Amino acid sequence: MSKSCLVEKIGYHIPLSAQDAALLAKLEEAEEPVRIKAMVRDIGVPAEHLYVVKSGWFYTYMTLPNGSRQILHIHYPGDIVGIPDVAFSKTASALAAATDGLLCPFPKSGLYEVFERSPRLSALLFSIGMVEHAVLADRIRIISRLGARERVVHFLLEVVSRLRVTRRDMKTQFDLPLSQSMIGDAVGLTNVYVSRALKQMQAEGFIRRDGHGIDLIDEPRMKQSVDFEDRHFRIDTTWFPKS
Amino acid sequence: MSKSCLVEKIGYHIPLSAQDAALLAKLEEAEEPVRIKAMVRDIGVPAEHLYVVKSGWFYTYMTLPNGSRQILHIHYPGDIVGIPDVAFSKTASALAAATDGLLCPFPKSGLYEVFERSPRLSALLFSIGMVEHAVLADRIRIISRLGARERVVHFLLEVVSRLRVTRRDMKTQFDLPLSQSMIGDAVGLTNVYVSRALKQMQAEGFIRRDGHGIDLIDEPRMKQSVDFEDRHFRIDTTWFPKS
DNA sequence: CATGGTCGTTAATCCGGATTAATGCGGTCG
DNA sequence: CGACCGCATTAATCCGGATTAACGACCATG
Repeated sequence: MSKSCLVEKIGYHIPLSAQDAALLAKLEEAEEPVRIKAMVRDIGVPAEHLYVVKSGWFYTYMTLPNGSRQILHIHYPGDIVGIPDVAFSKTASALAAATDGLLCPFPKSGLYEVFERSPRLSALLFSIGMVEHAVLADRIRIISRLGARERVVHFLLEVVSRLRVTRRDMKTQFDLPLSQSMIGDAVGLTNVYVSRALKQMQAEGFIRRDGHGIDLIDEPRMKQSVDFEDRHFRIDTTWFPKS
Repeated sequence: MSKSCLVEKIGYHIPLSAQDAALLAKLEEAEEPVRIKAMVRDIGVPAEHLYVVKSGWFYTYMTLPNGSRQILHIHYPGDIVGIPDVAFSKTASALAAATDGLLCPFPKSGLYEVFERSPRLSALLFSIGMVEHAVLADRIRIISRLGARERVVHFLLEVVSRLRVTRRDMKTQFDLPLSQSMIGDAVGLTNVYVSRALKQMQAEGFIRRDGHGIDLIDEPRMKQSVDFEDRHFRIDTTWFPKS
């Protein structure tokens, strides 16, 4: 039986007291299997739950009247999904599964206890929310001002840097279980242009591909071409209250 | 002497205890006049301060290697600027003044006390940060999927809904002290197309203009055309800890 | 009063990504 | 095994916004 992936991810940022670990463990009590492509939670419904991703990839998205979809965040094992919803009584985005996986839903009111009992943990949750803010800010920047290839480059770099938070030893190869339409919906392109961009990047020697496997063979050059900044590597915890 | 605009804005969302009000007042101790177009804080420098806007309009932005600028947020009197920076040791955006104004800088470490002493206030700060997240999410959605006119429409609606938080009685007329280039840098357009879009909206009877004054004469239709959602009107405080 | 700077407007041209459509591949289900 | 379906690829056409440039209004400056 594996250790809680939430405790693992949180513990990566700050040392956890036994009490804090207990608070977190409580959030992972329930467990719900979800199948690929299933919508877990719709947009505009009462925001009552948050979710901890125990396994699999998930994503949050919004839709437009014209039917197109905007993917906001990809969520990986250890992630807390729905943090931005705590500010609203109705959800601002829908949640769906990119692969089969396991979710641990917990009521939003569970945060009450965290804020009440652990200022330190609250500060960290707060900061994790702000990392998501920074991720969206970066995305806006590249969507509004960069071309198709750069957008895809940035997206791949983002995924890798995020994966490395929990898999510290990860090199440059990884599996990307997302369709090209999904990538397009994340960076504001059509599937057609994502295909082109990937093909082109491959031809230019930036990446290698094998099915859904990707290998970034020239990560430094990729980073430089989009002015990439890693938002996940280290959170500033120096101002946090003591536990 | 006017009441603190920070206390006013926060007090709009939750009733403040005397202790909470004292905590907030401390944040507005220092005061610094800033002149139009002055850069207050650059990107990539140590993130040591947050700011309370006492008067004037400010904006945060990022720049790209090619020189173009992405405006992330407009900040109005009563706003706390730099909340997303608390997660990082270096600032992720620059801060500049859109008009003359007054800023109250306070050290990031000042948040320590808030988290330590007032779970309720921490929860609200957290939520305000999440509202900013939702604003960026909306922006991504419209930048990546909507045309020029709709982007400008959405931007105007966003500004108005934000202004109404502190000016509850505001109707449809307001002053927009931003150049068209700035609007363009916010929604991913050039000044040329912003000009076109505004002209066109005017011709179609959506808005009226007089210099920098704007009057939304058909706000319902504007809202409907971009599927607008007001993120500022009401924060969900039901789950907050008691003070 | 003359000057230069910023900003908004308008027009001409260009190009990158959308759109549409056709093809092929692999997996799944009957 | 064959039919179907989702997904990646490729090509042809189209269009919206970028780019560049020119002009005028307004404003601050000497």
